[in-house]
Amino acid sequence: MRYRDDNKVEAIFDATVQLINEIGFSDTSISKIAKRASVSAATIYIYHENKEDLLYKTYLKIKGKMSEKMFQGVDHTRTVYERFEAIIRNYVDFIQSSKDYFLFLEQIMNSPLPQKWCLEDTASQFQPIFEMFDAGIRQEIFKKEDINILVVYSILPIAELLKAHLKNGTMLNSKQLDSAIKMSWDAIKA
Amino acid sequence: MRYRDDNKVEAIFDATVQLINEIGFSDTSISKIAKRASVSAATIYIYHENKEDLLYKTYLKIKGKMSEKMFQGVDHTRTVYERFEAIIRNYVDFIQSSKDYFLFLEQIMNSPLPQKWCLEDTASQFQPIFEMFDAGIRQEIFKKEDINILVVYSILPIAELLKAHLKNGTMLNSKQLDSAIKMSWDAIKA
Amino acid sequence: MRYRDDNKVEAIFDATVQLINEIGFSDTSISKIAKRASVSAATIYIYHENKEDLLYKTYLKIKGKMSEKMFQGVDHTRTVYERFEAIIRNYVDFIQSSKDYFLFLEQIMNSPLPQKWCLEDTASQFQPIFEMFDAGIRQEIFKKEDINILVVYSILPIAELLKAHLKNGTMLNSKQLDSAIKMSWDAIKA
Amino acid sequence: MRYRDDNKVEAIFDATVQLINEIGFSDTSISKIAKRASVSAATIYIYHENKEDLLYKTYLKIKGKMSEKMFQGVDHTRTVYERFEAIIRNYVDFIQSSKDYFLFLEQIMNSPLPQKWCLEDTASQFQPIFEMFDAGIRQEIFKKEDINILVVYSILPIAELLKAHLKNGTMLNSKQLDSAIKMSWDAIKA
DNA sequence: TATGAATGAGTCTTCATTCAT
DNA sequence: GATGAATGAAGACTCATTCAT
Repeated sequence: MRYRDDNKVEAIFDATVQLINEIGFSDTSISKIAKRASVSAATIYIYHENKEDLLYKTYLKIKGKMSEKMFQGVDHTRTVYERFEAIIRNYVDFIQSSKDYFLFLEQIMNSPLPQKWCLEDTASQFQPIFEMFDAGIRQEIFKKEDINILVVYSILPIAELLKAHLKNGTMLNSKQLDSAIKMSWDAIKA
Repeated sequence: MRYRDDNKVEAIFDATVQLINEIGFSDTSISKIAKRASVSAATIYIYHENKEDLLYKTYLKIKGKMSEKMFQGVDHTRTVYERFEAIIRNYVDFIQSSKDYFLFLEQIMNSPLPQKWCLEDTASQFQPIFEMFDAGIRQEIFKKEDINILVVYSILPIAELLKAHLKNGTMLNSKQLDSAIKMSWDAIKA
Repeated sequence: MRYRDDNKVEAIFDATVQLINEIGFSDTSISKIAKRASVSAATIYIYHENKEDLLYKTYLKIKGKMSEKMFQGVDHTRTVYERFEAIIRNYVDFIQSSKDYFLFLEQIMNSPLPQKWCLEDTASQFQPIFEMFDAGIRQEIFKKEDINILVVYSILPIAELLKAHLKNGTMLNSKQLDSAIKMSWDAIKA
Repeated sequence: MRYRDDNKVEAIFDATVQLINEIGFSDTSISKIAKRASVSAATIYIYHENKEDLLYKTYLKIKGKMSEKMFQGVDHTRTVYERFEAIIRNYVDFIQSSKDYFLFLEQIMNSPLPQKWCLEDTASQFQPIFEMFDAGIRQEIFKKEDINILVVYSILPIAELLKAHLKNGTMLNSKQLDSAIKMSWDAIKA
């Protein structure tokens, strides 16, 4: 028997992400993905049950890649501020070095798909964020607000900022980034 | 010759927004829209050049409705804070009372369509926001940052917060809203 | 609006019957039917929900044509024998003049489709047969057996006989037919 | 080199017959057969040239099983009536105990496949039937008709009767069978 | 204006079959 | 012998769009 060709699997993954970002959901067809990945359309069905399954698995894979990057070097021995800064810088790195992954996620998250997939708490994958904010609240560094609120006022603005930059084709320089981190910190500090 | 039947136009508009929100971009077809709107698919082509034109016009119409609501009672005679609060409360009203419109916009804005449509200029529609922030900066009420940054740290978090609520089926109560407005203000105040 | 083109409907019907008889169930595809009928495959879906619906409607139409032919001139004023003979001769006429219809029915009836369609009592369409046999039993002309048994020993052999002839490309001559009718009668007479 | 695995061959055979009966010709694919037989689709191609060859061999195998059963204990030393009755009872046994085989054959025989396969000659397999009828005619027990006619009025009705029973899920009890045998005999006796 | 009819091109998916191991 | 991987061709069906009325 032939062996599973991981190159093909990867090529399908890449093609999916690229096309969704280039031409959008509704114009991305299995046959276009297959062509871009240089495989037969039928081959896609060896690795994915159907189109939606392909999207879902692609989504999960990217989410995994993202959380992996996001928490590099983030651990309990660090102070709250160190963790806060590291997470944001990692996140920024991820977004800028993996633009396609980031935009793919944004597109998915703003479509009706998550509800269909009953996505609530892949939150568990983002545990370190919660722990960091939790520690910050307990140490009275952050405002005594729901963690979601802290996220929405500190991390999310960064993502939105970068999204705008990505769409303009510009990058955040280090001064702008320092300034944004400061704004994020100030927005939620007690 | 008969006249433009605004009922039909409106029914098509409604059906489009609903379907895009319910089943997403790629599954929303002209014939499904027609069925939902109780018109013939051919009728849609009387009012719209093609599918993309339908989407684009729908987008513009919603954007118009939104800016109209957002700036109700917001004028230069008011203080910066009054305008700030009014805009946010109007925005929250819009999102909560026109959930479908809001989610439609989010979906569009996170797809590759805006780039295809070369959207930036509609910014003009949101002039009052810029004016308010501009006044705030000049009066040294707000931080001396790019206006986009101020938006991203004050208005956008509100939208994200509500998005999370919409997906849970919950509403923001007035206490939560007051608290969020305060956070937004603090995040950008000088 | 364009008017319904009954020629197309008929062409689809004909093509379906022909192809099923020529190349069989599993090789008859919608696109082959469309090609044979000189319409677009999509057109078939205007008149039929799906492939199975096409087969079902075709089946019903043929069954209707058959019962119509079968009972021409068969009524209660006739004697049992007259009705018996007329029905058989009509049936033979139908089979020989509408070979394709007959073979189509045979193919359907011997597939798992009827069970899927819950075909029990299109029997109502064949009421005159039951009435004739019923009268024959009451007048003690026929054996006192279940009507299905009478059918199976008198009418069905005729069909099988003709099927064999059809497959050989021969026809039943009038002498053979007379003889067969006699055999049928003898097989069930009291 | 390994040897032919009769388990697999048999499993493929069984799966083929079952599926054709359950879902019909056109829905029975090689991969479904493989799944049902718990083998790889590729394995089927070790034992069968292609799909049609699989069907043909399956057909032949069943036909063999049937004729084997049908003529158990039927030999020239028996009287015509004994042979007649034995053949019918054997046939009934076969149909009732091997429902799937019987229905498979019916489905094949009513499709265009036999013509494609140029089937007539397998008649040789059913020699004992011809001999029995031939002896019956010579001994002036049966009507002086073509043997096909005798078959069609005596054996075929039994098959049709059982087919109806199979489809209702009922069985022929021994009284009904006795009665049917008598009808068959009467239908063709001189 | 309004729409059912019509269709070529496209959709997703499965097919029968072959290949490499 | 056995099978997972691979695929081109084909399957059923839907699409966006146009046409005739």
